[in-house]
Amino acid sequence: MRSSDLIPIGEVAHRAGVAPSALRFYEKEGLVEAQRSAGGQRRYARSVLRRLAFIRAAQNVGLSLEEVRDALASLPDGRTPTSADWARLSRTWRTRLDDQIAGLVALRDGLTTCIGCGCLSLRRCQLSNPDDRAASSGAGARYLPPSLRRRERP
Amino acid sequence: MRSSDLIPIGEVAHRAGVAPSALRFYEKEGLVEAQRSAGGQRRYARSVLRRLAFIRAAQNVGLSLEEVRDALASLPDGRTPTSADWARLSRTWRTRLDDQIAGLVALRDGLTTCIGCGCLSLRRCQLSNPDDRAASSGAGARYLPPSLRRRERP
DNA sequence: GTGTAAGTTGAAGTCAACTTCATGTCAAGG
DNA sequence: CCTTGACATGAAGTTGACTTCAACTTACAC
Repeated sequence: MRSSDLIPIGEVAHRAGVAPSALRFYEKEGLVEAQRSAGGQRRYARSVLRRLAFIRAAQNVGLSLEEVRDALASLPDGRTPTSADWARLSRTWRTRLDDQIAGLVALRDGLTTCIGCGCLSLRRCQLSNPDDRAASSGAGARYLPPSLRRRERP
Repeated sequence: MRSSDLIPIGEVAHRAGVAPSALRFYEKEGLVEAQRSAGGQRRYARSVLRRLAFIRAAQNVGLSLEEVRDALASLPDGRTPTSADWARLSRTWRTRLDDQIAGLVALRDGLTTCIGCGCLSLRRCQLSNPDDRAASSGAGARYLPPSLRRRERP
């Protein structure tokens, strides 16, 4: 092989579609590893590309990096997922996606109802239902996610 | 009426399902207003409850507070929405929800495919598609939202 | 009149996932 | 050998939506 099989950070970044700074960050967070060149520069094995794709996929499903780390750690011997591992994780993610979709659909349908009835009071409005998050938890930004908000009053 | 019609922050917070600190924050951000008692404490008109419900609804649809502010400002004379205004905004939100749902469904279906083919390379995996966000934009937290991630390569 | 719950303010902290910056080192072509 | 571009590091900044804190002040029931 022409190129020695160990890829410098810039190329990995480019091929994986992430910034080099993100790669350093992931390393610090224990999500990926890298060897070093004689001079101390990062050199990645090709397998890191797959791992990065995995990370991205998980993020697309709405997982946090912490959850991704757990998922990766849950793999038998800490390697990149095998076909079976992938299938198992996929099943989990599918459930998650199903839930998220169901939540949004409920919201949308509630919206339709609202349009129909012109309900402005929103007291029992599907879109608004209060009394749940008063003591939600913690600070930080918060759009939909964890997991698409909108608790059903459990 | 027994209670003077002007509600203190604690009660508004409780009834709206948000923390008092959030109400102060919203005020600072120009999302809600309050009168003051002789001693300088906030006293809210009942209509603020509706406004807060509106804000919560918008957030559930995935709008940022800035967008909410714009939406509220876009109302004819800066009041709480009338039935017609509500309908108009609802239409916008519905579109947004439709998009979000479509995105998640695409993701889920891609997942199913992956389970079937056991595609570990993820090169063309629906869940992973790289080469889009390399130069995404800015810092800050980032789960799914704006608007459920996962650009389709426009 | 007094105790206490509830309210006030401005500044600073939090969380996630990175990015940006300053300062300095490495690698490779010419 | 030298220049240029990629890389390294640690600290600090960014974004959004709030929360927490310290130090007081009000409101109201008894």
